[in-house]
Amino acid sequence: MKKTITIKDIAERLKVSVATVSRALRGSQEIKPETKEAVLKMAKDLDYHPNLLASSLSSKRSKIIGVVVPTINRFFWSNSIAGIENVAYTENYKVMIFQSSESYQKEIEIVETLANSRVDGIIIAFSKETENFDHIQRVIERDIPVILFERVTEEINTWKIQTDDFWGAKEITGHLIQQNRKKIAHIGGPLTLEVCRKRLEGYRSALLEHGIQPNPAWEVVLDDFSFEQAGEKMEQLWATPEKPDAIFCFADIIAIGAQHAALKMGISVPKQLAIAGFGNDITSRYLSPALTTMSQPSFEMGKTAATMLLDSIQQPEKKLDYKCISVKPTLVIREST
Amino acid sequence: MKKTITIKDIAERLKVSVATVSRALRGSQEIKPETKEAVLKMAKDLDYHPNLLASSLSSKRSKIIGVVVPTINRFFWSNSIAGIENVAYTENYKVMIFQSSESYQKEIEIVETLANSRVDGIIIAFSKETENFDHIQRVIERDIPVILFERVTEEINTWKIQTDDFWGAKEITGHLIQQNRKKIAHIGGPLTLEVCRKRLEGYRSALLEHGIQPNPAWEVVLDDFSFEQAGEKMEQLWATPEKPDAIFCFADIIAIGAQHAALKMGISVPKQLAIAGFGNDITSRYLSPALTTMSQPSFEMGKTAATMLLDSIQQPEKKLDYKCISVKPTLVIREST
DNA sequence: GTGAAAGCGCTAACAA
DNA sequence: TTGTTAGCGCTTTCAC
Repeated sequence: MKKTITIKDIAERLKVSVATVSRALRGSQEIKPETKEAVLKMAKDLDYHPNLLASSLSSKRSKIIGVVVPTINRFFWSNSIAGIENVAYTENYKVMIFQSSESYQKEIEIVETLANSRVDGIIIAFSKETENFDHIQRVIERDIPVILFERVTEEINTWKIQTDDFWGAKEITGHLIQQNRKKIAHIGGPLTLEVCRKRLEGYRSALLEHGIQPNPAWEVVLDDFSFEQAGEKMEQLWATPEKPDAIFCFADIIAIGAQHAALKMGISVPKQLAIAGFGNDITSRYLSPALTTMSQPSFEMGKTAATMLLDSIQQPEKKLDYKCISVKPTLVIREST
Repeated sequence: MKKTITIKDIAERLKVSVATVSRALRGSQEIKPETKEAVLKMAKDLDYHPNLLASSLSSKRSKIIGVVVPTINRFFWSNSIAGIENVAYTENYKVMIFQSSESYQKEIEIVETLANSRVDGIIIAFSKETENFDHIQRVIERDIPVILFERVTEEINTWKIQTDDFWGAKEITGHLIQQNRKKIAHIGGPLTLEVCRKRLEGYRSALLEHGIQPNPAWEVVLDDFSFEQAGEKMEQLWATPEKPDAIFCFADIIAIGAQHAALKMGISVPKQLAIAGFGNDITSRYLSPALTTMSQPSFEMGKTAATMLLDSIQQPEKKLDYKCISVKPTLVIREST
């Protein structure tokens, strides 16, 4: 085991103090250029590597932000993260990514770990199971800024950014109605999530506004974001006495599964059945028929979230003007409707 | 700003030493049950949270493993990470995920940060730009175990796990030949990557073995893993004097782009042109026609990588019997061939 | 500009 | 079983 080189080693060889070395390494102003150069050179010669733990421990800043998402396995989330990283890196922050796998328990653990690792801030999208938000409140009380991302809650008072789900759902349902569909079904997500409730409400609102009475048999809800379950629900809907002529799905992944099942059952899309999704996943336009959906600016949303977080880290006093940003998605009409 | 509670605070109120508190908190054997309980209770009452930085700094163990992938945005990578987390969590390790975004420079930075943050080990898949591996060698010399994952190199002597790309490419090309295709093209990835070279070689080997002479005009290479570029290459291939009757694509994402372009050009798949991918992305089976591909057990590979890493962390002396695991993918025949 | 010294919060010998 | 003590490697006053 090679001895690890520390600033002390550099200091000794250069016959200066560790304080000077520390300053030089961090590019402090109050240091003579020659000293600085000498330190930098010696650091290189000795193959010095700073210990970030020690540094964060004593400075109380880690230059790391933590991101918690339900899964990195879906386009919306991974692309949001890309947006977050994009701004974080320009400000020299590193991004630590964690996934809760839709588990409340794991989410709590992650948040705790993040806080205990003294990250400078957290951006979080709740798991589908999360109904209690004490773990977040505790973090905020520890003076770690938290941004709620997409899957938010009204119970916590902090910065938030989310899609205008009600509006978006209403918009795309309206589009279906304009296509002369009257029997519109909805496959939704778990109603623990505000997002899911909003989309359901938006869907209903569009129907009512056009004088269509929502049919409870056509409102089904998944507890799992999988292709398979979407397929099952599709079959279930098609088995209702009066078959629907359109389906608005909570998310593209659901729509893809539903459409696949529909085609398998010999249903013609969009002729017999129009299908719409939400999220504009990268693959949606490569389906046949290509999927009509609401496009969410996930990359931009990530950027905004990161900007908000860095602002709040850098100016803690701004704390009181919490902002809640709502982003309107845009309708992308393709072949499935 | 609330004062942060430390083990010292607990020690003072309980009139015991910090060492005792530290032991109790970590569930050490050599502690009287009553003391332990008292400490735990006091910790709870005071709302104590351990400072992981301080703990890692002094123990020289972080219980964190770092994972570096080119992108989390593709199924193979995100699913591998799921596998890694699966075993890491059972052993109480946390997983820090980083993406290099296919940038060599960013990869270097991440690896350096990881090492400087004293993670216990690293699992890495190289960026497409990475041709020099000094940054990895340096980490290994710092006694941090490194597992090379999927995108590996022969230049570094350490644990490795990867798909048997040569075999897989040969297998699926063989399948195309069996389907009576004689004019088989290949859309490959950047040849900086060993993975890409192996798949190209496997493709050629299959041809030669069946007495088919590879046609250089039908071997094209992308520098970018995008649907768009795949589409362009498809058009390019179709413009060759003698059009191919099959294409083996380096990855599903490429195949999806190529197939989309082909269908747009009015080419009938698989009648005029068979298309095969590699990786069995989650969406591949929802395409029409559904994609023939080689399935890689990404989740299992992630698990294996994590197991190897934890082994090497827990028994450093085992260092010398580096293992290189090669995993055979399996052919999944669908409608596109 | 630079140095001395006191931590940051925790762990781990070594004693007792 | 518990306490004492010396760090882990770095930052940051406060002097000079």
